[in-house]
Amino acid sequence: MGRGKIAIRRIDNSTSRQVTFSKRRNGLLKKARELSILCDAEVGLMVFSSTGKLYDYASTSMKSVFERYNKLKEEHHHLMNPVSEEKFWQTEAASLRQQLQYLQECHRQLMGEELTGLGIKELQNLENQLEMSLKGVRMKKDQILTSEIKELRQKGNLIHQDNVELYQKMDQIQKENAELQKKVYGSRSTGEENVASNPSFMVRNGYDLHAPIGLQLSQPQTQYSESSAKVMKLGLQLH
Amino acid sequence: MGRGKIAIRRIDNSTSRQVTFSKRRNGLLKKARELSILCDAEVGLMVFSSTGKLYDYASTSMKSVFERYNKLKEEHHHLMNPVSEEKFWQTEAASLRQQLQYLQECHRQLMGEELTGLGIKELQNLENQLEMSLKGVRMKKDQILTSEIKELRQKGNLIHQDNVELYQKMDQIQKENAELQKKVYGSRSTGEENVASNPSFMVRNGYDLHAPIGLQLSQPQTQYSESSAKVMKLGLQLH
DNA sequence: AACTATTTATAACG
DNA sequence: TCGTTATAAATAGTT
Repeated sequence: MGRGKIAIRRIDNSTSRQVTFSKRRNGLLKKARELSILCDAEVGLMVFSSTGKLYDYASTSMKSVFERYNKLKEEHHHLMNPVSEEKFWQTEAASLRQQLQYLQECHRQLMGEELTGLGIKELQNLENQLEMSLKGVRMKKDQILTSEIKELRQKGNLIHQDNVELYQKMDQIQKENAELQKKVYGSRSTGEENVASNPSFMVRNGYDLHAPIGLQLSQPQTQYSESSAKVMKLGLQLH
Repeated sequence: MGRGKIAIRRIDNSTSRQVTFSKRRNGLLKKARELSILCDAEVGLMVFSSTGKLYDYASTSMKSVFERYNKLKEEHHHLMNPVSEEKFWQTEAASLRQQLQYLQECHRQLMGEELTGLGIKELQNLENQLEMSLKGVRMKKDQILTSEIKELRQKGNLIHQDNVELYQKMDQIQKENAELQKKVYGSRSTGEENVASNPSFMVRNGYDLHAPIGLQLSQPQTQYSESSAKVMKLGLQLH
């Protein structure tokens, strides 16, 4: 129930998983509350985020809900008895260890290790999976690199354009200076005008203005207002 | 979200309260399930109807959720209890869970999922690893296929040799038959000898004896074990 | 239990 | 996390 429909399976993107968790958690808590009020039911809800944070709701108190639950399930001794507690954690650890072992084996196979014992079919599946993975990784890499290049090219173009404008302005100022100097020619000579009519500067100016700069490749695609803002700032500093 | 809006307060009419309870309970359970799947959260939900009936959902197990809840709340008595054993197992489980989580992330990346958030360098490393793995897997596969082919070729050759010998024997027997037939020529004629001296059989025999059989090819292009198996079966039927 | 007119929840985006 | 909006989903009232 949003802009698009989603399948109910783990959300890959961790950011949107987090966002969705936050929203749906709130929705769930709200609905639990509403149910208990509307239909005077006793409700207990516990949610642990993948980072281990707890969010809970209990219409009465969690303890009360627990006790009622345990009484109904006839196993509340289980939860209080230290011996059973220890056993619980032991089996928990065993189960986790088993999962870990399985995953480790998968992992080794995906790393190209420990392939003995696999049949042709399994090896073929593994190969297909690795090819898929490789494809995905390369696509992602390409995507990042391409967008980076695009951004750089845009920035370069903007900066070059700035430079062209600056050189034009300087050209004009130089011309003005030359005329002013002509007007006061021979009357007197101050250091200030000398700076403006510096010959080496003239040469650099003329050169840069007409030669192409490596950065202004292909099509200019103005898209990022952020980067243009940065370039503008640079331009202002130059002024 | 219905024909009309309702205030969140106890529904007076007992029938519609019951109906609403039924509908909203299902909705709540569904959403709890979805949250746990979408965001891999651990969720526990208990609902008691006003008549005392229990409806519950736990993504893992209610016991596990309980334990986790209690531990986080640090409520329960087991802090002062001399149950260091239990604590040991708890930390063991926590550690294992952490390892599992880390491995799962690695695994997902190796499967080409969950690549968002990785930098270029990390992606490059992943790509290299996947290429290495692929190489290893392919080598292993080639090795298996090659040895299989070798074995098949040997078997094929043996069978062919057998065939050659059989044909030679048959040739000899035919000659003997021919001579015997010559000796009794014109005396009488039974159906049994006719079968052995069948001219078309003679031709087939002579042909097969000297022409090469498909199996003993020079280049090892035999890749389809299935078809080779069929040929082998055919060869055996000839015996 | 089905059917819908509506309200809610929420996915995608900023 | 918060805000917005288009759309999917839930459900209140009704049959």
